Amino acid sequence: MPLSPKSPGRAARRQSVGDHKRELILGAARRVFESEGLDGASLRAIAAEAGYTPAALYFHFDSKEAIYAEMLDISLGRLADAVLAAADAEAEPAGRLRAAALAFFAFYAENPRDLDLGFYLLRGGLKPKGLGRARDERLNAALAVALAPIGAGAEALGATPEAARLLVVDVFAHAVGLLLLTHTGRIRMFEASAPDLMRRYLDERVRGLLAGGAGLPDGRG
Amino acid sequence: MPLSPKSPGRAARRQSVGDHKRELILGAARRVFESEGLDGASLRAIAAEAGYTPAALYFHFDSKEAIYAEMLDISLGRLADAVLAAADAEAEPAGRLRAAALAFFAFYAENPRDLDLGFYLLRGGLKPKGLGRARDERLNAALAVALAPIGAGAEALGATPEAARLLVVDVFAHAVGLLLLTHTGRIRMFEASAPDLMRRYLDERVRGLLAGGAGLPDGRG
Amino acid sequence: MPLSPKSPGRAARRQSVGDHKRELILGAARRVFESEGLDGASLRAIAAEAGYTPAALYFHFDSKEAIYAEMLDISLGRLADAVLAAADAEAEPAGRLRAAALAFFAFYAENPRDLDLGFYLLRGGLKPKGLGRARDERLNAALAVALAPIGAGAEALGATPEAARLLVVDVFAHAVGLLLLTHTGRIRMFEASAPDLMRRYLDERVRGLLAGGAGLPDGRG
Amino acid sequence: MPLSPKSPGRAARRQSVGDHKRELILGAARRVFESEGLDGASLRAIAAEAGYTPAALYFHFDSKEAIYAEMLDISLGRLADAVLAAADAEAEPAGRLRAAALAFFAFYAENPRDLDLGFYLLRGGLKPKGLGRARDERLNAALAVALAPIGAGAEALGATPEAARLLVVDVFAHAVGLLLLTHTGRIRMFEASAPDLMRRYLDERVRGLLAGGAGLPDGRG
DNA sequence: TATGAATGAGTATTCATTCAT
DNA sequence: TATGAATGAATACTCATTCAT
Repeated sequence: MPLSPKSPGRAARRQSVGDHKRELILGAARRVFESEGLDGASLRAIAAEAGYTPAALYFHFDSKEAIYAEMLDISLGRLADAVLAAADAEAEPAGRLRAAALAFFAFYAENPRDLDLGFYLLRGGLKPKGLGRARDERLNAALAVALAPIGAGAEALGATPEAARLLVVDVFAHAVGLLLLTHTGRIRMFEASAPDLMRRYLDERVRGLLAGGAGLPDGRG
Repeated sequence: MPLSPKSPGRAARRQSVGDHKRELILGAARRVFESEGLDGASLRAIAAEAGYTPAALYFHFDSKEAIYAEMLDISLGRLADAVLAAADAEAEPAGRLRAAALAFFAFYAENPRDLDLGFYLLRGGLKPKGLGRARDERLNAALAVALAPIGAGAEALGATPEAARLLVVDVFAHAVGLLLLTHTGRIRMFEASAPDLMRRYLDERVRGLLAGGAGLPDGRG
Repeated sequence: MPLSPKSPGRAARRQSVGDHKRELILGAARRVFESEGLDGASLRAIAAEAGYTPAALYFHFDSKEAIYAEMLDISLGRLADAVLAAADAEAEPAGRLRAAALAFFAFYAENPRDLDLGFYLLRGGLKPKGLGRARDERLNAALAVALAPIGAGAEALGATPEAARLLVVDVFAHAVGLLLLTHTGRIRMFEASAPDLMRRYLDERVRGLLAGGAGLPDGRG
Repeated sequence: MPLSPKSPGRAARRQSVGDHKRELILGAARRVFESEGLDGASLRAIAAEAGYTPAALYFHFDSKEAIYAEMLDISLGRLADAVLAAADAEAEPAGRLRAAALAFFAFYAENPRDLDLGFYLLRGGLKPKGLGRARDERLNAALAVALAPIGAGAEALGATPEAARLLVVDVFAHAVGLLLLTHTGRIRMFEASAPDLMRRYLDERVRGLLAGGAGLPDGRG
């Protein structure tokens, strides 16, 4: 029950309405981006899809790039959710590691536009030198969260922190490489299956870990 | 009677003059692209750098995308040259394999714009559908040439053709992944060195081949 | 019964509160205008500086132009204050005349934005027709006050009312012309000092008055 | 008779066609500017008036400001023509001086938009700090040409070069001031006639010159 | 083969203002 | 009295492409 005509819920309601509109716009942006790609995702197009005037978007976002950046935030959040959920469904460290890495791979395999978005924004896309220190680090942090289960799994299997860190980069890179080969259609020229390759790569690395570090690039030899 | 005004040599000369101009334009395109990136490499800018009017370029190329596509042709040719030269400098199969793969990696590490170009064209960049069947296959063939020494090395070390083929994809993917991590600056967040990682990955794969297939994802187990 | 909830003081208080807010807004407008110029003094910017939402300003002013117009009112008030104070510091008519005119000149030399404001509003700036009869006359009156000491000085020195009136226009015009030459940087091309020129002009006119009207354009000659 | 199918007249004809189009555009710009003022003289409006697409103007001019700047060039050229013609119609130095100054005054009295243009461009109007050194000096030079007959007349009447220079500034400033009072409608509040005042001011200055420097602000008398 | 001229569609962003709440 | 949200019109400028000459 409201305490006064101007109840404390008013500001909150307004806030949530505002958030909702932001989400509507981001949803529209995502749809446009999904179907037209980054080049087609102009501010006009996004506004039109959202049922707004271009000018209206500026009430909710500072610029087109700000919309992109927020889309990337969300994308990385989803990625992290998917990875963590997959890892948590497994009990054993090896299983967790594999599940996390495969979830990472699957996320981008199923959402190729998110891959585009990431590459666009993480590179020259944004005007003022990348995205500004702050945002860059936010994104790094989000990425680190999504990759954490892989490193944790490796350590649980006996890898040193440094070895685990390098394994994460390796897995990250291998996944990204395979995703891009898929994304650009080049994988076809090798008649290979990217998911299969990803699985095999992981199996090998996990086997290496279980064998006491053998299989790690800088293993005992 | 000897060479008439419209001698058979005339067409040839004309042809070669035309080729020369194409090369001038492509050189200009490369320079612009190198210094301004894909966004800055507008037709106007390329024409200006080449000392032409924008309209003039249309006598030599069908469209801006056609210029890009031809740049990619050339880029892949250079890549192949670099890879083959590196492989030929080694005598042993294992050395040839490593040298070829590292040359591939180095080529793109040193020419990041070529990486951009490849990704742009191999994906959404081109309007109708990719680049057209013919061109797509030309590019695949050029890529195949550049990667061939890697597969050949693997087979020389005893891998079956299929195993060799998969190794090529793996190495390709790993290299591409590491290159992108570098290109987007993400490698920094792991405090890792992409060239080192590439070398380690290759060492491991070569060791696997030498050990009789162990180390290959689908190895003896 | 004493002051009821809706006491007579309430309206007054409200009025004065409203006036205070107007002043806050006008102060903000002045600051923005001072540092950003007319182009930068958008309603949004003024509102932001004042700690308001743009929409809120419409409770206090009819339009952006109304804010400008009121700024001009204030500006002319300050001008009059400066001129009168300078004149009052002198005892002799000639001194008063000179002091007033120089104060006028100095005011705009030191506050060039006020000059901009005046010209903007007094000309095409305002949409309907100038500023509306009423406002136009208010501004004329304010200007007349600021210029009065000059005319009064002239009459005290023996000029007829008509001669005094013409002298005022002349001095006004000369000052304005010199101010604009300064303001646009053109004075530099003559390697001249506007304040010096203003002083000389005044000296000459005063001398003319003292000599019995000689020096006035339509003097006895 | 043309020397060849590609006659030497071709380039010249093209050039003159190009110049003609520029003039058409400048004419359109002038008309728009005349009827809508500087604010209304948008690139779109100019293009529309000229029967062009906005983009087409960029073939002929680098920017909107470049169009403005060229309008000002032309305006100053006309001013100089008018002033020189008026001066040349007189034989005696005093007559030349007066005629030149009155022609200057009349030019702007009759073409108030040219006054706007000058003030706009000579001040903050142009983006890169004024107009760039070069253009600024071109305009100064044009202005100097238009004002030269006044200084020349003064020297012919015996003024030292410095005295002549100062007289030019004075006359310039007085004219500008009176023009602005007229332009902003303020002259009305004094029930005065700007042309009359200009004439009287000149008479007085000329009289001063003839009297051997008396009348000059710093004259010895 | 090359140019000058032109187009039409597109870009992100800013503005003063209005209105329901 | 004030806000958040929204509008519609406007801004200068860029682009790849076409076409008559």
